[in-house]
Amino acid sequence: MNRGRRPGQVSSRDAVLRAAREQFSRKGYDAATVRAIAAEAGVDPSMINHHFGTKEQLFMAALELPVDPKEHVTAILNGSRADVGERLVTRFLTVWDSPAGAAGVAVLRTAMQHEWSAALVREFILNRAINPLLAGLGVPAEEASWRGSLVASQLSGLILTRYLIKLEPIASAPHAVVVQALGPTIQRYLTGTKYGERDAWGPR
Amino acid sequence: MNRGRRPGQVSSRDAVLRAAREQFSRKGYDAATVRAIAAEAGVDPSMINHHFGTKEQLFMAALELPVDPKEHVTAILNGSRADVGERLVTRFLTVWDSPAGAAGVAVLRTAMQHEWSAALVREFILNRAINPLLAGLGVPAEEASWRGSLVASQLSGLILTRYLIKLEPIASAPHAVVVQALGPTIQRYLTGTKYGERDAWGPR
DNA sequence: CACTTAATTCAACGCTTGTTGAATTAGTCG
DNA sequence: CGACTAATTCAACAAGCGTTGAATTAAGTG
Repeated sequence: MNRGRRPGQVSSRDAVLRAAREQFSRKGYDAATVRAIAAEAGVDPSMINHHFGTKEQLFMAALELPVDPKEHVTAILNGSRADVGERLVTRFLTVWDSPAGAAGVAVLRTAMQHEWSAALVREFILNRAINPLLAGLGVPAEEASWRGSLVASQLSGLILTRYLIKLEPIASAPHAVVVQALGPTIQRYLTGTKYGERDAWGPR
Repeated sequence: MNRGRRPGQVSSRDAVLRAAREQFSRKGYDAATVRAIAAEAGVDPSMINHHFGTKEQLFMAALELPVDPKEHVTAILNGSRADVGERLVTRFLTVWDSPAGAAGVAVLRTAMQHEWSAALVREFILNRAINPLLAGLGVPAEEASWRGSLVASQLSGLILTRYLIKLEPIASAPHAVVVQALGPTIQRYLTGTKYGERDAWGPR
């Protein structure tokens, strides 16, 4: 029941995936050429088509990483409500500094150029990450989408300045420092009610 | 002292620039092809080289817009110190919704793919916009860069979600609503001192 | 009216891209 | 040992890219 050649398992497939993640996250979908990925993997370009079909399928395969927001959401919810913001930022930084974060950077870079990737980002941010979190916090549905947008705006800006543009000193700041600065912001976006004399929340 | 052909002045040059701004800001530097720009301008591709030299020079020429942060900075500084955040966000939105904003979107999209554009963004954000503002506010030099990073992270995230990813509802929210939500955040990043028990500012 | 000079057109170059298909190599199984 | 099958290599394709240079057109100048 096991036919075909198998030297040390499929050796080059993984090398290609590794190189693809590296190139895609560093250059984005278009700038990362099939030939460059193959070269970095020490492999003929046609192997990529043989193993993955097309470049776009390789892209999808390279992003197939076990990033399950669910467990993170429950972990963030577990604790005092006043510190949700800080816990969110802390976990956020940990994930984006991991290999899974590289995949995220790749998608984000590509989202700048292709609608289909931007849609991927929107779907993930809202339906998979932020909305479940807001639901777990018991935020009313009519506030959730607006609060979610605000959280997304601050966190995506963090990604942009820290990992894409590499704007110092936020690009190299230790996690704790970033958490102290952004934690209260996220906290306010998530659970803050009114401030000053004006009603900032609710649909308009 | 005025030689050469002049039908209605240089007619196509402006058309090319207009098309270039449109294409660059919508697709970014690489995806916007010289041929597509020429087509949209109703012009032969070689005209672009004739008028501007290379594609990169066209890019630079297309971004040559009178965006002088100086006047904005002084306008923002003019008023009560407690409302600097709101005034900054208000002006920020106005600029990015103008033609000048389209140029900014183009540079930002390109910054995702090319280091030279990322450097352009860094230089502009810090040295031309945020640092002068912080200096005008009398923020100590050792705090300025960190505060500037934070402001940049929130505002660039606004750009990303509103204009690039088009994440609703922040993508379509009226200026006033965004100002109410982000104003206090920017205010805290700019002038906030300590919060809770911890010192969030200062070099670390 | 020549003459000059810039704007414009057209065809083509050299290069890189993703993808393909035939030929070759090399393990596994009956 | 053959037979089989998958992995790999190699050369080439069509398409798109930015750019070039010669030819053509047209407007202002003396």
